[in-house]
Amino acid sequence: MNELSTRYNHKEAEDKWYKFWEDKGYFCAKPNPAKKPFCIVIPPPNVTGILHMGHALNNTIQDILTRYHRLKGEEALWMPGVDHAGIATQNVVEKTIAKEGLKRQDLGREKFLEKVWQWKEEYGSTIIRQLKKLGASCDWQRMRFTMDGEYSRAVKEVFVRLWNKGLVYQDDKVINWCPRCQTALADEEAPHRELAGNLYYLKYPFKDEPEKFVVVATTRPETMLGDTAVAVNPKDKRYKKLVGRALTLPLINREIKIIADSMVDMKFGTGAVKVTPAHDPNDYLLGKKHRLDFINILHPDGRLNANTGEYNGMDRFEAREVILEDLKERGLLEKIEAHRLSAGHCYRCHTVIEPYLSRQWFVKMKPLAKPAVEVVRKGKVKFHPKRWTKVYLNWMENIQDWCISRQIWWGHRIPLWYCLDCKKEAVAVIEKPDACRSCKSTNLKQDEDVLDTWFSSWLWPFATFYWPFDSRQQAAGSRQQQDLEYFYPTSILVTAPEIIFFWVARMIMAGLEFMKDIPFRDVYIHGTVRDIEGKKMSKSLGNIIDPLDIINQYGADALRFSLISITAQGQDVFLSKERFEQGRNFANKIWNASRFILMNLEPSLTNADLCAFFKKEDLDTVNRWILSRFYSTLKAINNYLESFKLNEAANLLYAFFWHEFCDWYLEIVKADIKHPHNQLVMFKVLEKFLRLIHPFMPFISEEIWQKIKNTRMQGHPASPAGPPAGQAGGRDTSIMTERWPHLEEQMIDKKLEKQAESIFNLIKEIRNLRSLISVKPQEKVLVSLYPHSKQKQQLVGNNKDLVINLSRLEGLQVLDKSMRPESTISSLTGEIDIYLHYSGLIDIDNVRAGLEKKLTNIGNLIKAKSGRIKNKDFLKKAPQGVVNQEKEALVKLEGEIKRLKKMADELR
RNA sequence: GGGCGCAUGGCUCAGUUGGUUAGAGCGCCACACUCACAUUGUGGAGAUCAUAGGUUCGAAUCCUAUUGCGCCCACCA
Repeated sequence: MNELSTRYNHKEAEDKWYKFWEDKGYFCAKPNPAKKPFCIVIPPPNVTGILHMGHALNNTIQDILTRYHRLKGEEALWMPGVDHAGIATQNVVEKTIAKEGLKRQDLGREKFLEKVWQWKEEYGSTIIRQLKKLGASCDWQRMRFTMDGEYSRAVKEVFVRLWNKGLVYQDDKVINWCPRCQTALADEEAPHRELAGNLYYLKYPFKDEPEKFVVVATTRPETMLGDTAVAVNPKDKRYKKLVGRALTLPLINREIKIIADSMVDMKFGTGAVKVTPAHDPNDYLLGKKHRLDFINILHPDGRLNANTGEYNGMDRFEAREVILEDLKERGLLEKIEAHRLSAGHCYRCHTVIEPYLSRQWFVKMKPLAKPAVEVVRKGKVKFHPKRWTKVYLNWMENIQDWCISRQIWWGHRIPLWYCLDCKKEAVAVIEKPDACRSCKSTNLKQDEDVLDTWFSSWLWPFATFYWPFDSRQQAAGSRQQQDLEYFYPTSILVTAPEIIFFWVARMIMAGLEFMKDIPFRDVYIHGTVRDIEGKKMSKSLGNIIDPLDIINQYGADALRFSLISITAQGQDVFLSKERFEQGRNFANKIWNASRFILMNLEPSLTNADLCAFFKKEDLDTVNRWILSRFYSTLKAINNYLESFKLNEAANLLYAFFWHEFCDWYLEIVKADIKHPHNQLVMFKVLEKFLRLIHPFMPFISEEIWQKIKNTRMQGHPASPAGPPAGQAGGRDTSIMTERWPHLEEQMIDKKLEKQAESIFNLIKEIRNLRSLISVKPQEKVLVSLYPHSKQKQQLVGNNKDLVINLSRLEGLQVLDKSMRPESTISSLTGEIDIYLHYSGLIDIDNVRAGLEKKLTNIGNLIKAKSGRIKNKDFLKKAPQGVVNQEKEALVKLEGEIKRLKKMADELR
């Protein structure tokens, strides 16, 4: 270890150890009845995906949990996979063929799909490679893709089951239509965004009195071409008499009637609303109710169609301008008001969606939602943080039917077959039927549409295990079935809030419907990664921090640690590049401390010595102290990890290792580094710490652990647990196959920790005095102490050398009475009076200023405390412990201020 | 229009069930590379915990209202 660099080189370590883990199969999990199962299914990234900070955070959390449970001795499976992402992927491939001047229609369905598969083979594993860079310990042999054969079977099976249950139906409805992607979208896929727009007031003349008008207000004037009525509120006095009268729809001169409906808001616009039943969900309802005509005015690509006469072929937004011009010319545009409106946008291409009347397939959701509400209500599935429960329940209780058909090609084609001869109703079957059931015709045709991508993702927690197990798969099936039985329900799902409706809710419904059990017990919802100004990271804003850059520059461990340490449970994460220095510095600190320890480890010490069982009583104070602190820390870490407070765990590990183990413990034992106790304990604490930090920083922990193994352990692990069964030790062993340290409660000694703290405070005070009169760091000084009590006197006596070393003294004198020696400055705030001897001139003003400050501070405290203690209610109502605490504190403070005042007098 | 989250030192955030002198990282100031680490060490400065009420012996923490920022949901043309 001597020859090792003073800096940790992450580039060398990371790829090497990742390959090692993968080659040895350490990520693989299989059912083991002797072990508790732990399972996470990855939120499958899109096959088009490129790792961004959101992924980095999401997957770091999952990896920490997986590695933690693996170390705990559970059979931990992190199931990896990729989502075929129908619309997104089709868009990407369409763009690539567009470079050759081709549209997908030019190629035809089959050829185009070939292209998509080609694209997938070539680029589809990018994100997987990137996840490996991050250190993700997924069982890659179980890699799944939502378009895999078996997976597709599961999707079809589910469709057929729902069909047979009568939960799938076809209907004409006004749905969200993306004119760019040219497909229907579910409501969740068309989020509303605010837009700056206008409210246009249009005049519709009466048929029999063309010089008079009804004025309607609209934000989408082009839709007037599809109007089939004007509606008013029946209570509206302004219009009461006009109900039933006929108007002439301008530009295309269609006769439309004025109808009355209570749905109309009298206060909005003019109180009269144009009704476009084919292009507005509300108008659609009105149309149904009042038996109006439904006139579709759009081509699928957003251009106006033949129903619009001379506007046929114009783009919708272009048409808007022309129509407004034409209306203006005719004097039919009354006014234009600025108006903020919100409109649905395609979640894949951000195009403004059009409400569009079309025939689509839907799933009835109410029956599926009911049990899914129950399990969350009853706490069988728990959200972390809790507040998401309400969001989930609220959505589930108001759930709408799910539009599942998509007019794209890349995806699971709907397994519905139509007979082209008898044209009786469709059959839903997994395999293409040989012949029509009614007329025996073989002239069958499959539905052209594919299913919503989320219609496959919602099966993820069990379809990844090859569910359903049919006879064809029997041979392999029995093993796969065991897998599913062992790992399902999975343990925890880790995801972002925007996915709750798309995915989490639907997985719960699917799990209950098809597996008769919940898919996971816990749902961890983490925050969104934002830039330092709180903006979402996005390409268009140019504020992206690329995780791969960070890995390259600072290391994967640094990325992981920094991300986690600032991710408070469920809060958004604000990032700047500098944040990652913290993780890098920590890795370097771990590296150098390890280097120091290995460099100083006595070669004659045998492995048996290092692994020896020792009694607490045999050890000296410092070693007992650090062990107590280690186990105190472990106890807290265990609690934090079990309650998913990963940031707290990370920060505690940081503080323990850096500020206690390095800053105090190693500095102390340095003086007597060859002492067997020190040798033993520094080694043990380091080795155990590495296991604790491993889930957070897998690479550096392995790198150092391997160095330890090679130099010290020769294949005999230092852990008392010994090597896992089947492991011969030696070359193959890894920190990954070690065990999480066992919590040795008896090693925790809070009294000792307090004592150590008071010695450290003493040292800090002395250092402070040194700096107050600018004593150079290398200069040694003489100090006299007066401990107020026997215990403190003893404590000081026992730790004399330690104090001398760490505060660089030439001598330490313990006084037997309270008096200030000549030529000293003092600190009198603790239970030990401290006098620092000086020679020559010192800056007395500096000392005086420090003293003044202390005096005011303590004065204020005394005021507050004596006020409290004089308060009768406090004495009566506060718990006795608190009262005593306050009284003792006050006595102490009064003593302090007395001594300080005396000192201030002497300084004058 | 409903719902949620957040307001704590210059910046980014912690702060468990209300209870000593409110913590950390970064930044800042001073000093220090003979001793594992300058991606370091030592010491220091810096906060009336958004505002106003209330509950309580006691509030950063609980309640109410207000202000500001962010997010989600909703059919207001």
